[in-house]
Amino acid sequence: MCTAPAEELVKQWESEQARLRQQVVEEDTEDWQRSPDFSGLERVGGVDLSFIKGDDVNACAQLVVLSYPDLELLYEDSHMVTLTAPYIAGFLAFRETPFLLEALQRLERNQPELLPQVVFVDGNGLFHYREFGLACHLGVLSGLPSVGVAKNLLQVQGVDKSEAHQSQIAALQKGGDSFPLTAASGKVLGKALRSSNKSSKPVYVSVGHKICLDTAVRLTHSCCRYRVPEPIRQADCRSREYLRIHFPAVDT
DNA sequence: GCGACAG
DNA sequence: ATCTTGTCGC
Repeated sequence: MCTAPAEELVKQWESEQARLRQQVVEEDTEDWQRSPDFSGLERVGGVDLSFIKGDDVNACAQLVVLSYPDLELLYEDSHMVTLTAPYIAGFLAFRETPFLLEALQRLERNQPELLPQVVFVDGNGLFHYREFGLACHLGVLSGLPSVGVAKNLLQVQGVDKSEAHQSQIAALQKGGDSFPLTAASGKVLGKALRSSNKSSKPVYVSVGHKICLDTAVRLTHSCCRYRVPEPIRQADCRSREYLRIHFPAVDT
């Protein structure tokens, strides 16, 4: 008769995900997405949150906007935030989205001409327990096209780190090679992508919003100087640097 | 008890 | 997410 506190919250979050899931657009909606070289694409965004060691409440929310195709910094925003929601696997968006959305809204208010035409998100999109990960959540709430890029495989909907999966990874010969992540239902939820020639460990790309999977994979590859696509990598580096400068480690 | 668990 | 520098290898 006693329901665990978190249990009620999870039920509420699940229904919120189901509601917003219906608003995801899994197809290309922009002209530049149809172009072979993405002509018309000039600005790509990246978001991330970095935490102070031993503190899971205070974080630096980061937004960067890079030029495309040169991937040079056009805009950067580092902002300290206080998180309220706990991290529960499958519900990352409820912890992080509000602050990432706020960063996009600050940009829209102050320099709308610099708004990115697509946002890369550190985490999954449709490749998710209920096909509504962080990248979908931020995409739907912002209305911007978004792509989810996870550094680790989420074992979900029948996708797992099997021998077959490992051999598919081994078969990725060069940057740009990929293979589908297929759910038990038969639906392709994402793709494992070898993002550069140098890194044999793939990244996991999935649709966030207003882009199709093949376009998302092709775009991700075209934004990779290293394993992690540059917009996310820059957001990660710069938010960590911000914490280093403003919250230096103390010698005890 | 053991493994999984985006960030 | 974070704990952690240098080091072995291509």
